[in-house]
Amino acid sequence: MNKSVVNQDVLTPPYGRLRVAIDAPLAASFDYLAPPDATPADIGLRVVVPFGTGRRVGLILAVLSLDADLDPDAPLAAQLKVAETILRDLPPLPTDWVNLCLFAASYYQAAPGEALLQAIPTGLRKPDPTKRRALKHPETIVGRVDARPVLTVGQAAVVDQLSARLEGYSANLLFGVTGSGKTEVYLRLIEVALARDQQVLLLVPEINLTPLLEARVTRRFPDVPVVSLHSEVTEAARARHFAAALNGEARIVIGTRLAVFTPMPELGLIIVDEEHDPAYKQLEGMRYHARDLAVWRARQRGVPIVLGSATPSPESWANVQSGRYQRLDLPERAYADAVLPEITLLDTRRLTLDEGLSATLLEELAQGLAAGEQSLLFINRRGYAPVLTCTACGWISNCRRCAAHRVVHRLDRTLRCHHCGDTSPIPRQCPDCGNADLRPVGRGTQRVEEALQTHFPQARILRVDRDVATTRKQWEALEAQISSQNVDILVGTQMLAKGHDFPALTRVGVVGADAGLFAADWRAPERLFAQLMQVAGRAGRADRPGRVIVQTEHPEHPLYQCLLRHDVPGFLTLELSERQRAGFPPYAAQAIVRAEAKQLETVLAFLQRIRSLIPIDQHPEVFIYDPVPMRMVRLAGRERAQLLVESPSRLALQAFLNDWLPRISQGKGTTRGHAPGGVRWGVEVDPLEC
DNA sequence: AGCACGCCGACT
DNA sequence: GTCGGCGTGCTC
Repeated sequence: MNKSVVNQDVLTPPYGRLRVAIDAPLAASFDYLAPPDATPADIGLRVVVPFGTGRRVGLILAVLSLDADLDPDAPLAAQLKVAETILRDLPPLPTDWVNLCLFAASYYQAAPGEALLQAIPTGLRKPDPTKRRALKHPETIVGRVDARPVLTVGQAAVVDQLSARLEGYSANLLFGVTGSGKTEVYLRLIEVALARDQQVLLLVPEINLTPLLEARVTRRFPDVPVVSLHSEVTEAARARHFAAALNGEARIVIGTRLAVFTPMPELGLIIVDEEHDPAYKQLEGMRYHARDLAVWRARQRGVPIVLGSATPSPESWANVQSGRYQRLDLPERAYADAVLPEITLLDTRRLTLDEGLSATLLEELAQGLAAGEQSLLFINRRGYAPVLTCTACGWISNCRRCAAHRVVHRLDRTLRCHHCGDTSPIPRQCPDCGNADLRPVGRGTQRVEEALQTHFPQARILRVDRDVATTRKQWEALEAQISSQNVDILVGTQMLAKGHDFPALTRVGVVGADAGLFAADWRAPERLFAQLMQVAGRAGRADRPGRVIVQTEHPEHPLYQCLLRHDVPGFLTLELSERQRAGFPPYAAQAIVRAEAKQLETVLAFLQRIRSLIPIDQHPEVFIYDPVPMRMVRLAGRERAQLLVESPSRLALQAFLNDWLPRISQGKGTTRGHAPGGVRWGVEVDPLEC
């Protein structure tokens, strides 16, 4: 029996012992002597406790009588420190919330305390009362009110089906092309849930998308308290919003992946928008997947979940095929007379290109200019050129600290590593041979922007990538500029694929997408397909037909053929059959141990050693691969390698990890840490990259 | 993970 | 002669 499980037994006084979860990658819990005001009703409250040399805010998992504790491993009463203060500014965190965090901890191999406390905003985790956030009411947004639009036939059918399923758990994949009006379906379902006095959790993949959705939700439900939770909400506001969700004041919570951990006692509906988006995967600390946890949470709470996407993840598609999810289609675009954009694959193998641009694409852009319509050129590579080389000796602009090239940035005349950030001025001559003729090879957004400016000197060209839109404010300013139609041609990365609709946009060009077809990462095609579908869907909204030109040297590739026909199911079927053949997820469960140190040999030796820590015949269903260097071996001066573990059974993989990982950390309960030779290591369950 | 203790190099 | 490097050990 896991001793961190919440004990709800009614106990007889005195309640001498508090079992407390602490934010440390250590034991499941720590015991303290209870202050006199403790009662069994305090389970789920925060408590200030002395810990090591300092003080921490922990979470009360159980209130036990001092010596009635039957746990033989429990520390003796004499060894216990006294808990300082039980914090009563918030209601107790509910059992289902605690269980969600504990499930996440066990599934993703984190310490229970780590999972529980990371789910509480830092503003509510300060031991010092003056630094703790005073809780006020969340701010309410007042604005104009949106009327409900008339639903299309498709929307109405889907809303009807889903409305009938709002009682009890159901997992629903809402599959609808860009512009089919998924958001309106969400709003109708929210309306039904609100009418039933239920709270609604709405997850979005990116911060960029929250203000847009928040505005739409508050305009539709002007009297309903809505709060947002994501990393750009200030510490104080996050504490307020968390508290408002917990005490039931907030009825709708909109947020990014971290919001999946919002306590919501009256939760009645979960919506995950753009469910395929890899941004739902947390890549630091406990590496959870918010969509997967949301599904678990919905089942635990017995409430429906709606996963929306125009390009569902193969994982979710497989869940539809196995009957675990119900599929609902929104086939048509919301505007009756709008049609799907016409996609052309332009074979560039025999063409002479000008800075990567074909005459056909340039002509298309010229037509757009003449018609006074907006065009978008998608190139998923920022900077001027991905590499600088010496024409005489072959020197290339490698990063000193990473196994990667440094990228030429024209505007500030620098070479920049996109992985570690290392930046220095572009050398005037070759550092090796002194030759002055250095050549930028390949193209990024800056170079394409420059080329277009030369071609169309009269055009208003705007580049949108992470270099010009670093903050959300900058991005919003750019969006406003685009929407005001002061821009003729947009050049940009995947940033442009999301956010506001650009109504004047009728033409989309795609350049340099082929790289995603044959990448070593087997998930690259699915990401590319989703991006291309999304960016193609930007063309021709409202009543203007859109035109999309994809420049490629592989027009026959199945991915492009599916794109051409807007055949998402076809693509997913292909992708899944390949995964099944190769034994990849979702037909296998994976976990990965990654390690890094100054020397690659040290890392590989460490991985080889931990690989032998467990007799493989004890886990016949689990396969452990050989340690291999990571695709990008060196990052910021450290050499990295990894060990992949795979099993056809999730359960078998979990059992294996529970047996294996404690051996690595010598029973200390840590699933990441330090090893001799300066090795740092950590585990990831269900990695998105391996 | 923090944080303290603990023994070996280049600085006020 | 000290500030500080990070190795290792502990947290109820």
